[in-house]
Amino acid sequence: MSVLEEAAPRSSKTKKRTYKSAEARRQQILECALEAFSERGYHATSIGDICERARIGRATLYQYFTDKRDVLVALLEGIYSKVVTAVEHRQRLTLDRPPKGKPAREHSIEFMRARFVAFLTLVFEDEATTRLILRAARGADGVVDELLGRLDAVVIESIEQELRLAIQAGIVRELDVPFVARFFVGGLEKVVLRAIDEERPLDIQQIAEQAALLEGIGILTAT
Amino acid sequence: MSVLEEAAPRSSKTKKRTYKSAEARRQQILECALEAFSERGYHATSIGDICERARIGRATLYQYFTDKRDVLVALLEGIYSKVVTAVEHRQRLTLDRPPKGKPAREHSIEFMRARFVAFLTLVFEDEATTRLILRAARGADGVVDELLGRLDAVVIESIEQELRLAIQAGIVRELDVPFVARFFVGGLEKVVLRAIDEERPLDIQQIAEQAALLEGIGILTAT
Amino acid sequence: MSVLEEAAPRSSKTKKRTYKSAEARRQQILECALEAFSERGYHATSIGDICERARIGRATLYQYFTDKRDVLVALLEGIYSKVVTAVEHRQRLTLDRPPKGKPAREHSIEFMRARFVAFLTLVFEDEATTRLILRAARGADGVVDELLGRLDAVVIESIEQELRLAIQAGIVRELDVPFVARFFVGGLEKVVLRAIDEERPLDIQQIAEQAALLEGIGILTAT
Amino acid sequence: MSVLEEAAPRSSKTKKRTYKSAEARRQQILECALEAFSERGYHATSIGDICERARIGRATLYQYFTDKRDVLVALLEGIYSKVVTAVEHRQRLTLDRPPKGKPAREHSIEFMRARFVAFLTLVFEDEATTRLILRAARGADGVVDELLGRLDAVVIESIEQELRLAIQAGIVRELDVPFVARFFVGGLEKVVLRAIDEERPLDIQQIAEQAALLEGIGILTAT
DNA sequence: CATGAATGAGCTTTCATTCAT
DNA sequence: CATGAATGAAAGCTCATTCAT
Repeated sequence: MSVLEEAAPRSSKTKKRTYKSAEARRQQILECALEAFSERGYHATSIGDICERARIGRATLYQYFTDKRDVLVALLEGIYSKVVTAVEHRQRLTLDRPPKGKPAREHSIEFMRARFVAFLTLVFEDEATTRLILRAARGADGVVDELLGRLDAVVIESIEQELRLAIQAGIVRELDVPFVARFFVGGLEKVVLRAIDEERPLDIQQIAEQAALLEGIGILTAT
Repeated sequence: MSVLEEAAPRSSKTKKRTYKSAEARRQQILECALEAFSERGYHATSIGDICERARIGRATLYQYFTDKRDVLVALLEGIYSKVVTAVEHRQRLTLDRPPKGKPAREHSIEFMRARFVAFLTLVFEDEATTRLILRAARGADGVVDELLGRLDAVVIESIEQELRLAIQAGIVRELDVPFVARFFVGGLEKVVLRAIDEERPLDIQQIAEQAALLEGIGILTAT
Repeated sequence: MSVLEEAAPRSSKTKKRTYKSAEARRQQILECALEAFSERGYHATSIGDICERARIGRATLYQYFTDKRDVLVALLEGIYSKVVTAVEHRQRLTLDRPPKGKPAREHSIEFMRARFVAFLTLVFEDEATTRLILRAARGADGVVDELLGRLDAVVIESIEQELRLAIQAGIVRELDVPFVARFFVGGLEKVVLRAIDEERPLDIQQIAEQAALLEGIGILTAT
Repeated sequence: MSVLEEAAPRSSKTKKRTYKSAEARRQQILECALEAFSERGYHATSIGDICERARIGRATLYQYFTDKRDVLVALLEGIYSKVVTAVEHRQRLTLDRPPKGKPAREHSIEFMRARFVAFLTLVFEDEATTRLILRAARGADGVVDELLGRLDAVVIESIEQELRLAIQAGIVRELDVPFVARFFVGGLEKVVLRAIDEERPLDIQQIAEQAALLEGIGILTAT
């Protein structure tokens, strides 16, 4: 906030209206709301907080959104559709033959790692969004929870699909696909949350690598 | 609530005081608060909601708690200390030799299963508590989040310890212990949440069994 | 209040918003608060009382003042600065030579009278303000008491100054200036309070005259 | 408070009931109330404050007083009747002839001084009582204000009487007795208040001396 | 005589939201 | 397009006071 204030030093009572096209304004509000929600949580964020960041009057927000919740819903819908699009357009799952000399197992794990990277990149693209999904929006509202549920579902289903293909390909053993997919997502979320909570940058590569190994071969020593 | 009201149909405005010892009342309030929070979430629950359930005046609650937050904190502290106690007193980790005829691997997985059961039983004993920890209390407040963080830490550390022992015992391979422990917890939570959200009873046995297999040997087909 | 309501008879629940500029509204609230405080005392006055008088919603008041106390403080600060200004700009103390034929003593008393009139006019301009300062605001709050103390100090210091000048001019004898100034203010306040308490109009002229005589020559018979 | 707590170090949960005769208990409560009211003011003092000081449960107070206000009223009635008694029994006003060699004027002033001492001693006996009368009880309540008014009246009337006698005796000139009496009281109160507010001990002798001189001969230089 | 426990009544305060410009 | 001003509705909270023991 101090940064913002420095950026726009207002002489005592400067109230400069700014004008933007409807679409631009809407977008700007969403950005500010994302920031605010992710920093302080949905409940702790007031309409005023958002409007201050956007440098608009509180009433202005209501020309674009019916509701405080509506802002959050719009935000989540944006994320949702981005994820859906990404899932639909993602690379076909293709597992090439392992190059000679490299054991199949290692090759598979390398493949898993790549998939995990894809997943993490998709869902946890930027920190604010991650925070919003994993923390800020929780418990906001029934409708919101439902949306989060749908987002979860899309992501999990996408993993399920990959798992099924991999089973068909004989790379992955027979298993309870929904269970495993969900477990993966939960595990990754928890690991990601640690970084978030400790305000460390996400090291997607490292996480993916460790997760691939863990989920690829398990924790038991080879007999 | 409707049930309770039917159970005690009172003509219009009967207000009979009930008396309890301080400790009993405090406990009762905590129980009602747990119910309320877990059903509707922390924010959506008002002091009035809790007091209605407890059939007490709102002021009464304030004789036992300074704050709405204080109620939640008390609740979580109760859970926390219960978990800490349980962790400290839990069975020593002892892995007997596998009985003849049974492969070592299977024996280990069976062992893991038992550990998962212990974990799930401990943390997700009753549904209301689970809901509270995983959903209702999230984003309530800085202090609360910190408490939840500590709870998380205790649980994860306990798993880390078991992992380390198992590695020493040669049962589990060398791995990034904190990562794996956290991943486990996240995965289990997510799976548990599904049951919670769909309002199904938790089948701890089944979850533990699947998790043990998954995390024991991974998903890849044996080469 | 009844007058106002009769003046604007509205069928049951007419709630028309009225709009004012921020400054005007603020001022209006202060006026209503002054009325209310002075009539019923600070503690007995609720935010609701003030808002009813101002015909505004309770929340509106909070857009202009952070607090009930803040309203009182604003009121007192207004009075304070008015008094300070008045004290600074007041007539130079000039005592002309006594006209021939008129004894010096009488002339001095006449002068004192004029000063008392000035003082009383300044501080007890309107009844509501007087009530506020002398009764309503007492014991409201530490901050408020401090403000009242400052107000007192300004007034007393102003009298002290005049006394010192008069001593230099040889009109007033050597005396304990702070004591006398304070005694004057106390005496006048007490006398003014009687009028206030009995809800009689203040007769400033008469009070000033009597005070001038009393404090000019004392009560003892001339030897 | 810290002093009290040290005086009665209670081992964790010692709740020792103390028993007293009704009269003793009543008296004790009044003492504690006086302390509390005078320190923090009537409104800022809660029933709990008083009971804590008296080391009794809150409900106990209600066996002796119907009301919070009732406590204050009892307190003031005590003071009132003490003052009335004192006024009635006070020394007859006797002004001896001035000893030879001492001018009459000086003798009169010395007499006035003595009267002021009597007055100050009577009314401002102990600090707590003074505080209560001059500060703490103000604005508490209509009934209370009335009582304070009566107290005021008694005191002022007593002074009026003395003034009248002195006028008859030819010591004091003809003047508006009620005005002067009230002015005296006001002046003295204000001067006493300074000491109170600055938490300095009252120097009754000095105040009386200065007041006697001031009100005896006035401020003007002798012609 | 004493009090722990319970509470009604009422107040301040906060926000999301609306209205009129 | 933008917003200052206004507000309802509801929450949290406090305190003097009362009941049952």
